[in-house]
Amino acid sequence: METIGSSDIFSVDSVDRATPARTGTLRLPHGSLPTPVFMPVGTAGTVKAIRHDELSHLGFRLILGNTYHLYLRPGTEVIDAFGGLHRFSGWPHNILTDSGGYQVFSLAPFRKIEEEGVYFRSHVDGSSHTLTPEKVVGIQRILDSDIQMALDVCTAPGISMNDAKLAADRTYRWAARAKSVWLSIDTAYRGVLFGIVQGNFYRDLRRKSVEEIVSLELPGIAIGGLSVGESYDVFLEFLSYTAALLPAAVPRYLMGIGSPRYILDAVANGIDMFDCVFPTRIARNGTVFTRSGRLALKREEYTRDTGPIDPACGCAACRTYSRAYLRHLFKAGEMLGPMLATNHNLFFLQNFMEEIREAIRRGEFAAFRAEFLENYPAKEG
RNA sequence: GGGGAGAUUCCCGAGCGGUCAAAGGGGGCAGACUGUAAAUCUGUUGGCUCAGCCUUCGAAGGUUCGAAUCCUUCUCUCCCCA
Repeated sequence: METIGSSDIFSVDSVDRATPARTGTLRLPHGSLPTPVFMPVGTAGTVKAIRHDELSHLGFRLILGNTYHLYLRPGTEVIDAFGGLHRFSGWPHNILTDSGGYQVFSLAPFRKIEEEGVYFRSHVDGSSHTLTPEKVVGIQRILDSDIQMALDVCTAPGISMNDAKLAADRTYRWAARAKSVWLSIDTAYRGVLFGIVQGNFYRDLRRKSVEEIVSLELPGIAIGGLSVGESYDVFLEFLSYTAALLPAAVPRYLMGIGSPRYILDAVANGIDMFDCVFPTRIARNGTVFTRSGRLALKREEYTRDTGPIDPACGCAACRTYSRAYLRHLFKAGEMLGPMLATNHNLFFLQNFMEEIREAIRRGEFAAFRAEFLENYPAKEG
């Protein structure tokens, strides 16, 4: 059973009866918002295929940006000239910026990791750069991030325990360095720093990483290095194991998940925040969420389908457009297709999150989850 | 009327005697995608009783052990001159 707790930026408002699931409030420089929350990813300062005002209209109050990508393009000088990413991009609500740790991982062929930091070649123009934990905090301060992530070392499943330990240990040292720079930032800046737990798929390392990151007493803690290619069972095992070790008072952020089943698992393990490119990416590629599973709009069977994606959905796409028309847009390569599908998937998730919060407040999250999964295909995340 | 170029698997387009059911695009179909190098990527795309066989490269004949590839005639396109 969970306990109610609070920190400067976060308070737990209610806890589920049968699971560690909880609702809370995140109080950030650009406004408060309820948790559990799904955060759409806007790597380059834009959630692809949707306008900021639409995102806001859908109810999103916290989106992601990416330090690595924005540092390379347009460059921190440009964003600094605007006084931060909010003004540069026209997004008035909160922004969480990922540190670039994931890019160090996903753009592996272009980099070298050492104790000082990461040396890498730009994937844009091949130029050489260095990212250190300190520098990344400085960049995120210029971006005016409401939540900063410490630079970490993300690892893939299958590496040795020794390699995993080196990565987790370094992640801790880097977080400590990030913290000391963050603490020295000018007082005009009110953004907070989150640390990231690593440890790959070794329980002892996960436990040690949690202990170390927790000892830094940062405003929030993220679980990193999950959903990086491991099986669902392994994901679930390490999610449960790691989440149970986290303190109750701080917001818990599971990085990189965003499909219905994974979200339910995260929430059931007491996670408060998560982000993912999945909903927006599959939307651009023609796949949308429904209560009964994913629907691939490009499929031949929808050629003459006069119905909406989901008759029960109230999103802009479902209110006006047929599956046949959406299919046509995708087959014709029209940009309205990705736009409408993105709108639908984000509407779906926002609605899903509200239902989840409501179920937790009633103390009936477990039943809600079971009911939802009853109609959801077993093979789908 | 004279001269020239060409007709290839759904489309465009390689091939120019065997290793060709035929490169590469496109289109079609299917799949993948989970802290975004992604409006991307992968597979597949003649038929079958499928490690083999059958049909296929404008049509019909012919040369050859063997032809989409060479020869003859025909049909049709396109370009130039009149």
